[in-house]
Amino acid sequence: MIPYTKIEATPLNERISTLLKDAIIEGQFKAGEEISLTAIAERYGVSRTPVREAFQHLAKDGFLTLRMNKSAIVVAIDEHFFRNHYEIRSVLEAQAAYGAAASDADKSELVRIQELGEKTKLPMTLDDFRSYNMMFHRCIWRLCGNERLHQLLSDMWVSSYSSSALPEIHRQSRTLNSHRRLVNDIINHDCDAAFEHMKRHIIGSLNNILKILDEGKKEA
Amino acid sequence: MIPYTKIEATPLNERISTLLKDAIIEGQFKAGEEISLTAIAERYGVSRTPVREAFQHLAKDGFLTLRMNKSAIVVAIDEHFFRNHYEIRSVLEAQAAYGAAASDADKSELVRIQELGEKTKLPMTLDDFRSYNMMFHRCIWRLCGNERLHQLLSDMWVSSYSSSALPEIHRQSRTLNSHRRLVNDIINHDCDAAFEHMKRHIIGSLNNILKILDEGKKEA
DNA sequence: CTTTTGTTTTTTGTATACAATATACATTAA
DNA sequence: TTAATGTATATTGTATACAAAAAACAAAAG
Repeated sequence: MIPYTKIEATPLNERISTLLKDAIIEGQFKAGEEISLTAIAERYGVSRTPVREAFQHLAKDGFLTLRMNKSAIVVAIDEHFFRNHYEIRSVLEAQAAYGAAASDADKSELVRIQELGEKTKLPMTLDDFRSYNMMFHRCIWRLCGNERLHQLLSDMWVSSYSSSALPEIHRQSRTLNSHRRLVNDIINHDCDAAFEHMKRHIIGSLNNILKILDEGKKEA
Repeated sequence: MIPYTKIEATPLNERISTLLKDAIIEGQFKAGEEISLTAIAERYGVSRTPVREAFQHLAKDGFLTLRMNKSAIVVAIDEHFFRNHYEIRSVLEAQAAYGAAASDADKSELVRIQELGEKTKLPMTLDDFRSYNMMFHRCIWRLCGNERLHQLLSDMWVSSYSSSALPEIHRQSRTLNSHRRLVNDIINHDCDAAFEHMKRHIIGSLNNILKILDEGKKEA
């Protein structure tokens, strides 16, 4: 049998979702700006149907507000947004870490990912760091044994912002330390420690983002 | 000016969502059963478009699994489902309670709702209990100040199962006690207590459901 | 009989058409 | 002028039409 790689055509609604979500996070829309189905459909050269579906996904993920018979409103990606977003993410990630620590599944991949991060010379490139960070968290989501929790955290992940805010070297090493401690908690089945450490870790990310947001404000 | 009540036509996708969600929770579909867009559309006498939207909502809420170019699969509403569902709900509700306790908003409505529950003679009718219970939790969601958290918890609420499992009088009084304690925590700004108490409260609900599921299994 | 290949049927993904609601503008009355 | 009403226009909600993929089935080759 000849090996093959599955050619998967991602459905249009997903592709539009991703594009729009990134655009919103990157601030390509003004806060509170109204966007219409038809406008977006024309912009991306597709029909309104998949765009409408994408709108509903984005609304469920908290990036748009839908109004009956009216155009959608783009949520403001500001301090308030990040506070709410990370408040939720902190407890969900914490619970995932708890579940991973409680699980008897094979945890060698988590160790492997961490080793990969440890042996990379600092400062990593932005792409490398993003990739490592994402792999680390995703591995914990898998290990937690709660597929729904995995799905929720996946939907909450905002690739563009989450780590573009981590340029400095000591921040990267702080993350590595934090992750190292989590690996220990999870391997030693210390659920409560994993929960607390992960919660603090995520709140740390929030504080970092808030700091950067604040600096951005002072410049302007 | 003559007072009026807004006539709001709920969009079809929402109505279909609710109907299907209830049907799934009530076990009207077999676990793992395949359901097709066209079948459901015909069954409810609507076109495929709103049904398709409803499917995507239900998939995001964890009640269906969608496969590209194939029919959807109904998730099994079993012990595994409830464990995962309540694991998530417990931390989210706990965080909401935390936020409500931290908030400086007016909390008189929560007190009012609790008084309403306290003064009703036990055992309440199922409808009364459901209504009180829902009002109580919803009020905390509002008070927590995190609209996104509010939305997530709303989507997770499964009206049919959550309280149909509460027929006995001492269970109702246990819930009332639990709620009374939460009201105190929240009014006294005791965030950590509110978090822990709410977490335990929700896990209590889970255990109750698991017990009932177990009894049902023995009968069969 | 089993496996493979080709054809038909069904079902989904996307585009378009139509109906209902909301917005913008113009017209009229005060 | 200002407020109110009517009409035109645009946008959304829903239904239908068409294209592509999957499933079911039949026929042919081994």
